[in-house]
Amino acid sequence: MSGRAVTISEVAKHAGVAVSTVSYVLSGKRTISADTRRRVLDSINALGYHPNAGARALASRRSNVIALVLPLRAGMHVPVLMRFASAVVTAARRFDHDVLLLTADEGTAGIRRVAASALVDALVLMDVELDDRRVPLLRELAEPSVLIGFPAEPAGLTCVDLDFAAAGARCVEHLAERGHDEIALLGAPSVVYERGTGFARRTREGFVEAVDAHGLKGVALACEETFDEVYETVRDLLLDQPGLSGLVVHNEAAVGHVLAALRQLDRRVPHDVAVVAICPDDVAERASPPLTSVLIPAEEVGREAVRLVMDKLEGRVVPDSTLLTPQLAVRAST
Amino acid sequence: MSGRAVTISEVAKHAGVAVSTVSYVLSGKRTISADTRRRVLDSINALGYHPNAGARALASRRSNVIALVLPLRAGMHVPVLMRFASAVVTAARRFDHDVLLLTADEGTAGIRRVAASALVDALVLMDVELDDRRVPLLRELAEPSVLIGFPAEPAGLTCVDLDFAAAGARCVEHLAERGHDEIALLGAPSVVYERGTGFARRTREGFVEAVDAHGLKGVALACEETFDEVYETVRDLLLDQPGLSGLVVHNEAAVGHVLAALRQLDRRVPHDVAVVAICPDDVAERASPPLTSVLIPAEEVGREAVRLVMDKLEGRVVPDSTLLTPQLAVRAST
DNA sequence: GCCGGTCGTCGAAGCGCTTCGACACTCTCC
DNA sequence: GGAGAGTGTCGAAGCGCTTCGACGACCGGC
Repeated sequence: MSGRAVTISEVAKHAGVAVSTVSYVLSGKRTISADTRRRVLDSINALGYHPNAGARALASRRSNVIALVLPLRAGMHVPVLMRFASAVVTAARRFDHDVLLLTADEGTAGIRRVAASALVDALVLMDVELDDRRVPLLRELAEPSVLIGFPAEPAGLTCVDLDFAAAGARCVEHLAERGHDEIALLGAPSVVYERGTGFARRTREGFVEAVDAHGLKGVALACEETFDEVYETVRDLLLDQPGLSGLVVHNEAAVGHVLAALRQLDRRVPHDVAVVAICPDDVAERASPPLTSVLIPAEEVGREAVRLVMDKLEGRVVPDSTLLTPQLAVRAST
Repeated sequence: MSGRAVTISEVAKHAGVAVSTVSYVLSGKRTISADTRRRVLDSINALGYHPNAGARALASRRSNVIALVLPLRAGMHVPVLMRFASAVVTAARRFDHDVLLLTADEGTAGIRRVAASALVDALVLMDVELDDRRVPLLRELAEPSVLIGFPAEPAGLTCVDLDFAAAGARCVEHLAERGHDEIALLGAPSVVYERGTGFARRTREGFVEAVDAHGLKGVALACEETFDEVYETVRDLLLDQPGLSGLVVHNEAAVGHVLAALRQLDRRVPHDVAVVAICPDDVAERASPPLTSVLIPAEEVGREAVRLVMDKLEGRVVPDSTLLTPQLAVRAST
């Protein structure tokens, strides 16, 4: 590991073959006899050879690195982000790629830079807004990209996300099945709606449509994330609608506060008020009582995004839009 | 952006100079006349030139990328991690470096791979354990590295972290100044202590020593992260020690539950029980009441880690150990 | 027994950049 | 006015890899 690194020509010499033969053993792009392959592989192990990434990128015009562009803004719940990121890294490794981390701080300049310098072969962007400044840039880039989330105008892009409208609707159905006919949605902080983040709006739309379809009484509210604000929201909601018996919470940071507020207001879950959350499984399981929830399949979304971007790199045609079907896990809160 | 990228020789031709001159304009490693520099810079802008990262890495033996190795394990509070990560990216960009994200999934193999392939110039590792498998590897690597956190045997490594022992002590002092003489520490989940994660233990040591030094009565407990477990812990604590009037909480995920539990147990904060937290500022501010806290200076730690690793890359000598002094912010909870 | 067709391997030409030595100038100073 | 010391620029040699065309060796088919 110390000193100068082993190069392909040292491996070639050690194995008694040409440099190109070693390269072909590694890439598999030409047939190599079993015997030669063995010798080369043995030499590689013996010398501890690792191909130089820069040289490889230069010669092959492929860096085997993809960019992951993360937002880091108010109102985003960070643990979910992290799980996406982790899933993307793991999935990328499975395709023999590494992940370069970009934050939105640098704005579009960062994306342009890593693409133009051939530092990355492709991009995965998270937390896309309805009107996202980065979208026009992606359209003009030669490098393929995949968005996690949907902008307002997704034509010509490749987007993947949980089907939040279906998730909102699924929660309503579940509450309807349980006989609740007066329900409410506590959603993201109002700033998130104002910014036009797609998933928050789509959940709300799914909720509202399903409420109508089932002939329920339902209201959708924004929900801030401090205990005091949550408490007030819940208290006012119960005052306004004494008959309310079902709650859909789509706000990870607030879900604990909602339960605490209900406790303080002497409402038992699920006896007085049933609660369904849209949140990662671990949050739902850790709550007390454990929450019936539509899980946010971070791993699956991340994996799918990487799969799509790899397909595009290989020149395969991929669908513009990939919506993952929500799964409801029933627990003690309904 | 589409089609073949602009190369340095096209820039050179456009500006009417040699390729090497363009390179020297960009790197500043030789003096270039103001006039030539201008012409070259103009050509670069006119053509939209971005140096090819692979070629640059190959020729200069520097990739201008650092690896950020993140753990993704139970008991780590993820938002803090994310803030570290974000700080590292931002700081790295300031040194004209990018950040490659590695998760601990791949274990030491990933570290070895990116180092040996010259994909990265240096490494920053987060959440180091007392007995960390990655540490021996780092010692034999030619690439410089910086750890965020301290292993049991930090000799010969470069480590940076908040001075958690001082943080624990600072909380005790603050409570002592306020006249509390019977206090407790609610720390990390027990699994974290068992794993031997340094920061949790060091906080506890600082707490215990300061308690002794001030002649207080104090107990240090592990603290799980579900509401029910927290509630039981707090309830039992108050039963055992009716005179207890001060609490130090070093567990971000549990801090909200602790406050909720105290509310349910009819203890007013700070009137009956004063609470000091060790957590990021935003968590402390969002709590109700807002918490007096020692903030976890994620940004500062990340920035410092990058500064150290850049110093090492430049061949400068850096201190083995960098401990950041804790800052206490007094808020409504004490 | 000769021809065409794989199969397995080699050598060499880049990929786009950095860096080293060389060289032509222009100053400065005695 | 010439030696010595900078300046500013150039050309060329790599950096370590991939990939293309070439070319023996070997195969089966007529």
